[in-house]
Parts: sequence; C-alpha cells; structure tokens
Amino acid sequence: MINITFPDNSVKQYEAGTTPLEIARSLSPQLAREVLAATVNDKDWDLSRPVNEDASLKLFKWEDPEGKHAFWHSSAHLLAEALQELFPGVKFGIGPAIENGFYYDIDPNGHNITAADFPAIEAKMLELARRDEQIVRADISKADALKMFGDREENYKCELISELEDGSITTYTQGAFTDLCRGPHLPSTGMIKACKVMSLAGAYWRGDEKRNQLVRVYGITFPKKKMLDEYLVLLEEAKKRDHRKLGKEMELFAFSTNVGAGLPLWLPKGAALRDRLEQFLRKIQKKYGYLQVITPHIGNKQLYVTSGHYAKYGKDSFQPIHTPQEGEEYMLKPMNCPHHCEIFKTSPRSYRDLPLRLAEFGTVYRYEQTGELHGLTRVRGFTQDDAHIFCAPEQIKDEFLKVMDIILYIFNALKFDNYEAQISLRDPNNKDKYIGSDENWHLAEQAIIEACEEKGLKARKELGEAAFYGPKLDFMVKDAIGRRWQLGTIQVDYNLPERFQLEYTGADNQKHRPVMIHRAPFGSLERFVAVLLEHTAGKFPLWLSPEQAIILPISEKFNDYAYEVARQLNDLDVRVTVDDRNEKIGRKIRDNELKRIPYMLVVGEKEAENGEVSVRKQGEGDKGTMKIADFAAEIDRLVKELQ
RNA sequence: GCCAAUGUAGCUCAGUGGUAGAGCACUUCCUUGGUAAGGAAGAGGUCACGGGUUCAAAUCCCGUCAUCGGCUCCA
Repeated sequence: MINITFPDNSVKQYEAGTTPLEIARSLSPQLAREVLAATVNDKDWDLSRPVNEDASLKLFKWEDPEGKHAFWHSSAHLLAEALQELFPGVKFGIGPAIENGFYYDIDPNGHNITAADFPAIEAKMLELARRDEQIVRADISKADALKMFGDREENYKCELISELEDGSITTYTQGAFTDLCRGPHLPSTGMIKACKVMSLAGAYWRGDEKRNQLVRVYGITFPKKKMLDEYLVLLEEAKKRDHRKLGKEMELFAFSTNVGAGLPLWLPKGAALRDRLEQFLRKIQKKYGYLQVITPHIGNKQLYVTSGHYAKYGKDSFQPIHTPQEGEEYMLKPMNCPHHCEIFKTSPRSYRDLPLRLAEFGTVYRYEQTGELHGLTRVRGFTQDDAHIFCAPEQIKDEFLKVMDIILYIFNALKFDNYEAQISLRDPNNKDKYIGSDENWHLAEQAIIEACEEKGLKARKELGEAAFYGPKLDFMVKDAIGRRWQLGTIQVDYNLPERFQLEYTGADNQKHRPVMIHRAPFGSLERFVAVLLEHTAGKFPLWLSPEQAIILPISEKFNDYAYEVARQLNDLDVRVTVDDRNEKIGRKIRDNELKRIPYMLVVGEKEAENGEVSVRKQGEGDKGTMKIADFAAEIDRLVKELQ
C-alpha cells in the first residue's frame, strides 16, 4: 500500500500502482469525469500513469491552467495524427500547448496545406477523437528513439533526441501516431469534443531564421462544443476592440501609403487626445523634478557612431541623409539618448547638479521590418515619452524607485491593472552580444532586482532579453486579442556615459562618471494610445475624451439655443459640439451613443425656457435636467476626480 | 526579411471571363419631432498598382505595393 497526500494535507491509502485517475474516481465520479492532469510530488504526471510509492498528489481540471495545458497538448498530438492521415509523409517539428490552444510545426514534405483544408482537418480530428484512443506513455532508450524516428525520416525529431539525455526520453502513442514527448497527456482522446483549426503560419525551425521554415498549424479544442462556440464569439467581440478599427471609426489616426507604411497621421481628435496625455505626464514629471528639453529630429551620423548604435543598427535603419556638403551625413534620430548626453555636456556638472533628469516627448524613426508593422503598436515613426536621468552610481536605486512610482501612478490613474512586469537580464551564455563590463552589468542588474523587491512588485526575470547596453524593467500589457506589448520601460545604462565621456565633479573634487537611466512610462504615445483604446473599447475616461458632450436639439427650431449652450460650455472648458442635423431625437441619440460620447445634452422647448440641459449619459440613459453652469461644474468635478 | 491570406464606393461587404452592385454614411428635398435607426430623390468606383493571356479581365497568370495572421527582429 502507498500513502497519497492531498493538497489539504489529508492522507489516504491506495494499492501501489494505482493511477491518479483511479484515485480521482475513488474520491468522486464527478471528479473522475472532469480531471485532466495531475502532479505527483510536484512532477507532471499522466492520469493513467501508475504511482508506485508514497507521494503528494494534485489533480487539475479544465479551470486549472495545468488541466487546459494537458488537454491542449494532447490536442496537438491529435492534430498531428490527423495531419499524418490526411497528408502522408509530413514531418513533425514540435507541437506544444499555448495560452489559447496549441500548434504543431510540420514540414509539409511536398503537400500544399491551405485554409481550405481546415474543415477536413477538423473532421479528421473529431473522427479520431471519437475512437477514444488510449494515449500510452513509454520510456525509450536514446538509441531506440533515434532508430525509431530515424527509420521514419523524422529528422527534426532526431535532432531533438540527439540533444536529450539517455534515460529521460519518453514517447506517447495514440492509434498509429507516436510522438517524442515529455507529457503529460490525457488518458485518451475521447475527451476532446470540439476542434477548430485557427490559422496557418510560417515558423522557422527552432526559431532560427537561417533554418528551414516549417508550417505552423494553430488550433484550439474544448471538452464541450458549446465552449468552442463561446470562445469564437469572444474572439469576435475582442476584434471589435481592436485599436486599428476604433482609431478609424473614432477618427483618431490614419495611415496613407503616400506618406509611407508605419507612419501614422494623427487626426485632430487623436492629436487632442495625445496632447492631453502629454499634459498629464508633464505635470507628474514636473512634480518629480524633471526638466523638459527639445532636440532635433536628425543628428550627425557621428553621434550614433559614438553611441554605438550605428554599428549595431546602422544597416537596418533609415539610411543617412546626405547634404550638399561632400561627405556630410545626418540620420533621422532613432533614439533621444545621444542628444540628451550632449545636453549633459553643455556645461561642467557637479555632484550638486545630480540627479539631472531631462525629459522630452521625442519623435524617433526606426526602420522596422515590413512584416513587423502593426497598427499603432509597431510603427516606423513614433514619439517616446522619454527621459534620461544622469545620476551618481549610489543614486541609482533611489532614482529607479522614483521612476517606478511614476509608472505605477500612471497605470493606476488610467486603471491599467493587468500589467505584467519583466526584468530583462543578460544572457550569461552569450556575453558577446552586450557591451559594458561584467562588473557594471552585475551592479545594474542587482539594482533593478532590489528595487522591485522593495516595491513589492512581482516581476518575471527573463535571461537574454536585456538591451545590448544594459538590463531593464519593462511593463507589459495585453491587447484585445491577447498579444503582449511592452509599454513602460526603465533601463540602466553604464555604457553611454562611457562612450560620451560624461563627467561630473564629486565632493572629493575628483572627476566621476555618472550613470544614466532611460525611462519611458508609456513607452511611446502611439503604442500607449493603442493599448488605451483596446482597454477602454474606445470609451475613454472623461478627462481624455476628445468630445465630452454633444448637444442634441429636439428640432431645428432649437439649434440657436443649442449653439448658445455650446458657447457657454466651451467657455467653461467643456469640450462640446452640436448635432444640428435634421433628424429626430431618437436618431441623434442612437448615432451619438455609438460614437461613445460620454454625455448627450438634449435641448428643446422646456430647456430653452429655463436655461437648462437634459443630461443623458452614454450607456446609462436619461439623468434629468440641469442648469448649464451646474453641468459644467459637474464635468469639472468628475475630470478632477478621475485624474 | 520569411511563410500564408487578402485588396471592389467614405465604411461593411456581394459580385469566378461578357453593361460594376447592396446596406450604412454623404448631398438635396419633404417632415419639426422629447431619449437607440422618419420618408423620397441624388451623387459617389481607373475593381490597389504595373505587365501578360483572351475577341473580351474586377474575375485567369506574373510582378510590385499595402493590409491582415504568424515567424524572425524590436536601440
């Protein structure tokens, strides 16, 4: 007999060799139907894999990430099995579960798989699932594994096997399909009741663009047909929040192929929105001792040679601008830091001047690859809410903490609560990629880690994600369809002060080298507006709304009164327009509800007589009548409160 | 940059080789209204662009550009 310990610390005895599924059955038939995966002593474990000794056991259902993961991992195998039947000879790469579903990378080996094949693939998956084939785990020696997959000319699998340690290799088999896999998996394929092949994409083998490109088939599955339908509806809803769609509808920004791909045009309403975001940042930054500066959009190529950016990105940038002067070259500025370093150098600095915090809404231009451009989140010309803090090494942590305060204040004010923080560190195995001394890298990395600990900020550490000149702390937010974008960033830099020979005089009357902190709470105004749009579904907080209210005259007879109200409200700093169309009030309400204007002010005979407006709140309905000045005061109060 | 898809009116889309369409938006007229679509008429397109095949191309083929979904990249 063995003792099984459950998460609540209760212990039960079972026969040695009992499986987690049997244990679940002993607890409740309902649980046995719903359980998808398990861990035994915190190790992933198949439900059908026997447990032979005393152990702690956790069981996972669909609601648990571990449960979904096993479900989708097995679904990836099911997809592979279907592809193997439909397209004999395809070679398999890898097929993991992902955040929403799974994919399998395959080498089509001459087959041409297109979206038109999706229904057939889905049908085949369901057909195989209905057979309810057992998914059987097997330990296999490295030599046997190499032979087994070698015989089938599964070259990608052989490459993976060759890198594994003998004794740790397992395969999973269902029906005629066997895959190299660590598991865990469902006991059988029958639990998969609904399949959808989502898309096809190219993906480089092992993420290396110099190697073969495989076909990646994305799919998602569910234990109930209804869940798939709900998921597809959810996706449709998410698409309605896409900032590219909303930006067009709300006339915030546009693109023109005549101007160029990835170069956004800010329309009047979008520009006004941006302007208010800038004011908001200026205000908080002023409070934290930042000084605004302005620098040109171009800089001498030599500036970027000095900074080291030319060597790293020169070939992939917008190419230098030539002047009538022979041999003279300027570049569109791809970042603001070199310019700010030059500002630092304009006068001798003392330790008493530090920290020097230079801020600029600096527009920069980067030649992003064509395939990378994406709405406002990835563009070729954008404005960073940039600042560089020049400080003494012992001030780093304190400054870092202050920047974190600003970023967290901003996220809080705008109700961004589901951000993730990531500390990007150097890849210790690939130090050549980075510039700067080991010692400085270590110092900077420690400063970030400690600052996060002090703020109680839970941050994921990612090796190899650092910029080439220093480690950073990034704040990431997801967009409408789940893609992660980096917004705010704080980066420590020992490199540029070195390259620009920056110095200050210390209390000891000796020259010292300052440290630089790059920081941008929004990242860029473009990306921030995009994420803000998707988070609010276009319903901006009142203080940011391009139009706060619109006046709806009951009929054209009251247009004059409407314009008088508009004049008065505009004088009281309410952003308001008049819908003077020759339409019925119901129509005007409908159209302006859809335009997401926070307040509608209906005016007719009654209101005109009493100097009032009839207030209607977007999404909520009629709120009764108010004096014009009272409405303005209410808006003013709400704006101050929300901000 | 790579793989795949798409590109028709301001927007959303139909049109698979034979006279360019619909709904919404827009303009004009009628209607002058009380909290989510009043009525009529009109205007609007070099079917992304450039080649080719054909008696004939929005439609078939090739190329370019852009967009979309991924990959790679992201100072």
